[in-house]
Amino acid sequence: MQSAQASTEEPLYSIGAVERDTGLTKDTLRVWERRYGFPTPVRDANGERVYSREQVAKLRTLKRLLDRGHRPGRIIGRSLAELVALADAAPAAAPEPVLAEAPARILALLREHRVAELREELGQSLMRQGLAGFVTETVAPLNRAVGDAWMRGQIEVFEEHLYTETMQGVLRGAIASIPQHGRPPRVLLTTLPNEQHHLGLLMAQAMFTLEGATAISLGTQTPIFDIVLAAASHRADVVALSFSSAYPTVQVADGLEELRAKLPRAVELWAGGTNAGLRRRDLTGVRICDTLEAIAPALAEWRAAAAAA
Amino acid sequence: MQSAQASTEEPLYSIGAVERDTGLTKDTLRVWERRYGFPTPVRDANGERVYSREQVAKLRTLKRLLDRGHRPGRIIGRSLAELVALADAAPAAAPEPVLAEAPARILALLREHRVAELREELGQSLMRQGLAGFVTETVAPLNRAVGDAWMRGQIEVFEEHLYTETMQGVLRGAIASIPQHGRPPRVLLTTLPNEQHHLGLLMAQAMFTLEGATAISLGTQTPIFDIVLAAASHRADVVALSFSSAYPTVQVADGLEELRAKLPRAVELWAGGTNAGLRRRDLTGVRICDTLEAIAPALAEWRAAAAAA
DNA sequence: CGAGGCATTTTGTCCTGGGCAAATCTCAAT
DNA sequence: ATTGAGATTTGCCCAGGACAAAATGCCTCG
Repeated sequence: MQSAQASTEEPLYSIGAVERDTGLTKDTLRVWERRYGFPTPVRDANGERVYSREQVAKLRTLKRLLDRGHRPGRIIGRSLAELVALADAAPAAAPEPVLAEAPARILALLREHRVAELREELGQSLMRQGLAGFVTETVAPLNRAVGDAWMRGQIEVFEEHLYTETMQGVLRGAIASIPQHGRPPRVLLTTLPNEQHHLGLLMAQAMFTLEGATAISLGTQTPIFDIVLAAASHRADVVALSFSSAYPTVQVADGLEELRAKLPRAVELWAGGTNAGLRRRDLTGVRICDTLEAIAPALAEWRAAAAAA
Repeated sequence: MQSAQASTEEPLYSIGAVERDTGLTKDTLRVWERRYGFPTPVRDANGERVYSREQVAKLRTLKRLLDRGHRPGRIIGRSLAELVALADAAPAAAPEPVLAEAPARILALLREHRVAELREELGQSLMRQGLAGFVTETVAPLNRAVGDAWMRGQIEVFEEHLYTETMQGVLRGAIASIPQHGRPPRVLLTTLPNEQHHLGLLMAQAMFTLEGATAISLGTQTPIFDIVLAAASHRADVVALSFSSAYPTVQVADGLEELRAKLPRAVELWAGGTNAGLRRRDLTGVRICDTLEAIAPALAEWRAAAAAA
């Protein structure tokens, strides 16, 4: 049943479809309409919102800009063309970062969708540098570079997904190939809820495992209550959390404090990652590992203390 | 500031958390409360719903029964024990009363937190059965078993995390060891936003790769628009999506329809997973792979068609 | 007794318009 | 420069009503 002028056949979207498509919740879509006068969906016979293709496109672009730190009130009035221009513009005065040779080559492969070569190149870097060198000198700069490129709009979402997925495969493969001795300390690795970034966790796991510690990873997003349970069940000596820069800065300290309070005294709490919140408040009872290189000395310290006791 | 009896401190869930955990939308949760008197969340200082662990467990079980065709009004009044009995009773064609020997042993290891042995046992099953057999006869039943145990509250969240993480390592290792020939079809694998389950995707990737296809995984949660972009960039012949039972049933058909409309005709769209929504509406232009075993014949068909053209 | 068509119930999604806390911004003061 | 208080922005949640699609029950007719 097409209407008489269905020839133009504009695809129309219900509010649920727009939610799926843009990642903006129904609540947000309604509240924007009320507050900012955009979007302006027409209504169907039943009074329900019907969004046009253009508006969905603009909403999608808006969502991307929000993810990069823009605020809706500031940009929602602009035209789609302006928004696209904004997305392309480099944010503020961030100079094009200079990359070492290998990371630059790898980034180029990612941009050109050469999956097999990308994986190959990563594998070669790994063999050349060893896992520790690979993690600190290739993976960490690459993560930065991919993140930067994403902020600049130079990289599509799916390219970033592909990067994460590929790197995850390489890192996991490397970690699995390290012989496990079951030596102390027993380190429980995870992230708090809403922290989805998996690569930081894997890098840390690699460093811990390389140093001969017994690393047990729960993956991302473990509720605090369950971290405490897990630490007890696995008789963990150390609980290590990773915080990416995408994680809300304020929640870092709160989460660590709460976890610290609920963990037994004897269990140490270590935190690391690129999040700025790790360097703010002084967190008593939490060891901050600013860089991946800080993991080895921290482990050495722990072992010295354990030997003394 | 802990309350006097903070030691018991049950974890509490907001309505948004319950939505994520159970796959029941906020609207549904509120309307059930209004109509059936269940769930009965307490309210926090701000008047917002706070759900207990037990109620979330019951809601999860209810969701599972709904997926099997039960209706909420008929079963919502029963106790969790009754619901579990109902879930166990006659799941039609698949009684599966006794877990095969290996999966049972593996589940026991998980419950006892013997990580090293768990990984070892999984590795041995893999070697014994080969990857295809491992995926269909060990991983798939194990996923079920873990899901069931979780639904009944027999397994902690962190145990489920550990299972997922460990299995992910094993599967990725196995996939990486398959030689890649770059043969067609080129298959792009991912899930839609809000679908976080990674194991289904990895199992599918294993099957595709085993059959000699070129599988490119974007990991989970790729927006529809970006799937379309990725399919073009990677010149995909097939886009394959995975839907776990936690994904809102109704959105399955909608999401697939929308993606189908935006993908070029020449690109096939395949979908699989445990979600009940895959068996509901007739989805034109989408190939449903009910089981992992269905992937091989589907590939064979595609190749036959490609050869004919 | 079975099949098909129609009425009724069930169920999930969408609606409006309001409220609140957390995040962010602004700007003065140290 | 940094900090801190106040103002603003923003997303999520609430209540309770309405409606359409799906499922079920009922009734008639062959």
